[in-house]
Amino acid sequence: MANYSIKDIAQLSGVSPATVSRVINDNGRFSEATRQKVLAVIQETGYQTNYSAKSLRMHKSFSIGVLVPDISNHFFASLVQQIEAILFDQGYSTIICNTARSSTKEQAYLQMLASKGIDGLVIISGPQAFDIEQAALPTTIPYVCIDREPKQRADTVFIAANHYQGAFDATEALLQRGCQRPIMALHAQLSSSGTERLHGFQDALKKNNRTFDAQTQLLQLTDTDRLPKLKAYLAKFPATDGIFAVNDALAVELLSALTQLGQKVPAEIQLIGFDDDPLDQHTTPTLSSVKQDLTQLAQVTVDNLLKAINHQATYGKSISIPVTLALRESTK
Amino acid sequence: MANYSIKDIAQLSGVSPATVSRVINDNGRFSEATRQKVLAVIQETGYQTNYSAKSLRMHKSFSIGVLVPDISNHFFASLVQQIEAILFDQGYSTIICNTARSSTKEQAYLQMLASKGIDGLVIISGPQAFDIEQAALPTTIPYVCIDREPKQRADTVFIAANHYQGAFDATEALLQRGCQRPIMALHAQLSSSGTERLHGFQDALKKNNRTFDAQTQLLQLTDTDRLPKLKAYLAKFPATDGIFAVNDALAVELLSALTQLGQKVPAEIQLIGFDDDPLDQHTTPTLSSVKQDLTQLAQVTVDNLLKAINHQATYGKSISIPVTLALRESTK
DNA sequence: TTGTATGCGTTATCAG
DNA sequence: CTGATAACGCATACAA
Repeated sequence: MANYSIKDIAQLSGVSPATVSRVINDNGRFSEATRQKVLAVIQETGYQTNYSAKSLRMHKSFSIGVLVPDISNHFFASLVQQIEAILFDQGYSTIICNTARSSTKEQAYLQMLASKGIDGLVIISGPQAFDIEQAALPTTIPYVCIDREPKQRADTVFIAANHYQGAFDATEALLQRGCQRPIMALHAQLSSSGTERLHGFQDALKKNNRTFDAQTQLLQLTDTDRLPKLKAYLAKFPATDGIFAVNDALAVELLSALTQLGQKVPAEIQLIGFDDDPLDQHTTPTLSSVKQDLTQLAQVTVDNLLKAINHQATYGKSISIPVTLALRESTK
Repeated sequence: MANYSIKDIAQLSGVSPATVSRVINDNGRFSEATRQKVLAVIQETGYQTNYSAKSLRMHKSFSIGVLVPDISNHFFASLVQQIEAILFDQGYSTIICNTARSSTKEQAYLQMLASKGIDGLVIISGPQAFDIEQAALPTTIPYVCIDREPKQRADTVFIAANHYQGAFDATEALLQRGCQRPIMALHAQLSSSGTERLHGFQDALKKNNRTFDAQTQLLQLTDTDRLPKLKAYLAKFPATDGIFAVNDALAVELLSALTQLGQKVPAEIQLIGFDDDPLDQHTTPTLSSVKQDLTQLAQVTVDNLLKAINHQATYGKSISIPVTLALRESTK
């Protein structure tokens, strides 16, 4: 199966290359007769557009770059999958770049993406706030940031789930289920979404007339030493009867640790996480969590990116996507 | 930051475009002086190769397509991630195509990939055997198949973990741990890897002088009705004391079902799965499993694909990657 | 060692 | 409604 060009199609259908191009792109005027003729030849030959040539001529690559910190994380994978699907339907192909949370790799990817002339960029979270001014990127490439707030916001759109509300609702769920002393478990370093979640936790306590003391009601955990830290904390504050974990990865770890310490979940301590990881449905007990609406997140992202590409964007915008509570066995 | 072309660089460094091209690609002869001069200008301007033009000229796109059935599946995501990382280091960008197990989408993707002039293709598993003759693809594109055997093997390389050996080892592990009546749980429709696993199970029984009866020692499960089916089976064959599940998704479901039926794992029934899903470490009890070597799988895949692209491939080859046992609490 | 000229396949401009 | 022509940026054959 040889590769036909527009010239070949032109010859075979007895018209000029220009006309073939017009027919293909349904652009300009031509008679119905020539249209049919050309289309027939295309059908026969199996002609396919050469995108390298088209890109070169049009200064448009019909491909979008997606920067993601870790594609093997279920949340990111699902999000990317949906973004990719929508983009494909719109005629774009997606170049997924797994930055592995490394700034070096991120820069290398950006350079490659610029070189390939991508039409737009989606930046999903990352180790630190994305800084377009530091990036090896023509400032003209439209980009949209998801989940983590970029350093500059004037020339982009920032889209995130409503982390604040999710944390607020989760905390109120604990209170409504009888928790007298709920705490929040988190890492020492908080991302922008983590900060939002912390605020939601605090405000839910305040609104329900509970005290909040950062010294005693926040359980800071590092990657190691989780079990002893938890043990020490519970020894010091045995009244603790509810934990809101900043995400499910941490919640799952806490659940194991609590079980090992002989604490009954939810009877003695209720637990709720964030992200609705599929894991949650397979722990014992199953884990309550805050669920982000990935479909909407993906749709809004693509909508805004395509608008930006077509110069119809409102920049500097910040969009918040609603979340829902998925209550399971780890809460009463 | 404008976009410089080779012509611009040529002017700025006082040489011809051809010379600049030679320097960039370190190809042909030129004096050290001009080399330095040109490189300096490139550095200053931040010149970047236009890949659309390069691709058009060279009939090479420096991008690779990857067909994957479901990127939100952890096994596939990790595999793709590693393949992408290796390819990037080799100067290729990866277009990941999530086929969602749909032949229609698969065809649409193949057409797009052909249109973009990809240099090679990786096909990871899929609903049925990949059939190059059915594909809307120039027969000249080199491709490598992972995990599931393609229909034609003459013009490709087939790479898979040693499913047979993994099943064999898992079954022997059950026997060595005292199982008198191990069975295998599987779906009605088996993929090529599933068939391999079934053979491994059978042969391990034979080698250890156990009987194998397909009627009574295979537990066929559909997507629904798993709990009642399991219950009925155990009522009929109460001596069952070990289950090898065709994969972890099924194993996790079985574990829940067994727990609901009041069966103690591993005391009364031992359980082992396949794929070493991260989930396995968070179930109660934790789940034993067969682990595929993703790193090696990815490396061998890329090696073979690049060889094929450079016309140094041996086609019709089939490569098997070793597996290891990850024994946890669900086996004694 | 270097420069000139050509063409990759496409679309856009302009003329008819 | 249609055709000729130029140009996108690059690599290469050929000439010098």
